[in-house]
Amino acid sequence: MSSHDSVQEQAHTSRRSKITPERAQEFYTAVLELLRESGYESLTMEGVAARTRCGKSTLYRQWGSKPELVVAALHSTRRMLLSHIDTGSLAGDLREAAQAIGAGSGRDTPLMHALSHAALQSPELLCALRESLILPEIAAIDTMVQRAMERGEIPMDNPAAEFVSAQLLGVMRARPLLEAKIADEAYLTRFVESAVLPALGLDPAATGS
Amino acid sequence: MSSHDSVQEQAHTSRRSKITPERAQEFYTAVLELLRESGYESLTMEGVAARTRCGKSTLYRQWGSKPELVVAALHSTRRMLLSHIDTGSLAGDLREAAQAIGAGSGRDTPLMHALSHAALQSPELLCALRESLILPEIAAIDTMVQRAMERGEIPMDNPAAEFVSAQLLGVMRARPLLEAKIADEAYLTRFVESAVLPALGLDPAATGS
DNA sequence: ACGTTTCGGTACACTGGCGTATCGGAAGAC
DNA sequence: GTCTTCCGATACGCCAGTGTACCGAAACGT
Repeated sequence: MSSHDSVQEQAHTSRRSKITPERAQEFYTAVLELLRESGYESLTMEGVAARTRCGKSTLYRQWGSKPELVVAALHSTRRMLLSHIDTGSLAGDLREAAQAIGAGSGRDTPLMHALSHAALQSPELLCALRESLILPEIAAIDTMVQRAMERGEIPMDNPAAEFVSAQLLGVMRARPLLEAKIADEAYLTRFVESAVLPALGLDPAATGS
Repeated sequence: MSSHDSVQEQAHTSRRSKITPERAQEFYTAVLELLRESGYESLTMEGVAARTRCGKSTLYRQWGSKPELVVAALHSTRRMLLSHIDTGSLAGDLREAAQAIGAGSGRDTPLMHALSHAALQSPELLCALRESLILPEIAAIDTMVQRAMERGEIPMDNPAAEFVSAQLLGVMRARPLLEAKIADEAYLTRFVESAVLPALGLDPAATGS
């Protein structure tokens, strides 16, 4: 809390911190990289300090502890991969969503894997993970579905509508365990065509482009 | 390997180990309990020793190290929750599968959460996790689908068939992050009815009992 | 130009887990 | 009944990471 202030209000008259926002972002990206590489438990303050060429004292001055640093790093990376998508049809939207998720999956899937267990044991971390990586994308997908309902593409009470976002998030997390491979663009697209759209009652061949 | 022998062949003439199979199972269940509670990284040999009322030396004598102990514990719990299911229709099979998974989810979901990241960094662990918890259930589901194809319930080239197991495993892993709740029986049943069966082209209301 | 502030780097105490060594005592072998 | 073997327990050295303290140097404010 007080540790954040010094990072953010640094253009003030008092000039309390020399860590520019760009420098702070370097720290955050280093933290996220290390998380992806080794996971939350293996992330060390010394590792962050080494990668960013700074002293541990700087990290502890600014963020206080490792959990706070990770939370701050997460808050710095709100994903908005899907919010701009609006092709006019739900099938088109979901196809583009599959592409966008697949394109960014090299970044986000390892992060979620690294943090999912730690997040279930720390409420702050869970909150940060959901707010930064999960909810924005989920909300975007739900918006697509909502639009489709308003257009009459699918009925308002379509029971499968509720599960669209859960399915996409789910296969992202399931595939590495099933086939030891990241869920990439091709796999997600095939999944959307083969399972998600049929479940909604949309014929993949007949809708969209 | 040699450490396993002493546990297993203890009714021989030489009587090399006093650790009976029942006692070994106590160790394994303790390991799995601790994994569910705190995760792989937080699992300590000292914690296992304390919970099983034994000395660390016993653990190191029998299993050598923490990864080997965990792998052995996993191999001791092959799940066969779904292999016996055969109701005659795919819809009925999947409904029973949802119930069975939901009933056991308090046990298996935390375990998968605890191990999924560690497994992606250790091939032995990944192998053990897949062989003990994942592949048996996946294979059972695929068998159900295969039977349905042979019965003519669904076409042989139904594109959604490939994804049934991924869908079920996926929502199990997605729901805790979405709603901070374990995927229980009710949720899984609703998911099967609302998404899995429709994706396969089966009308939930018309099939099964 | 000078004083202040904060950074980067190192050194340090402290904690906790790993893996080893050792030992008394109990249980089975003969 | 003795002897062997293995268990349970404890103590120990080792290493890694945390968080603190301290210092010189560089950057900024005035």
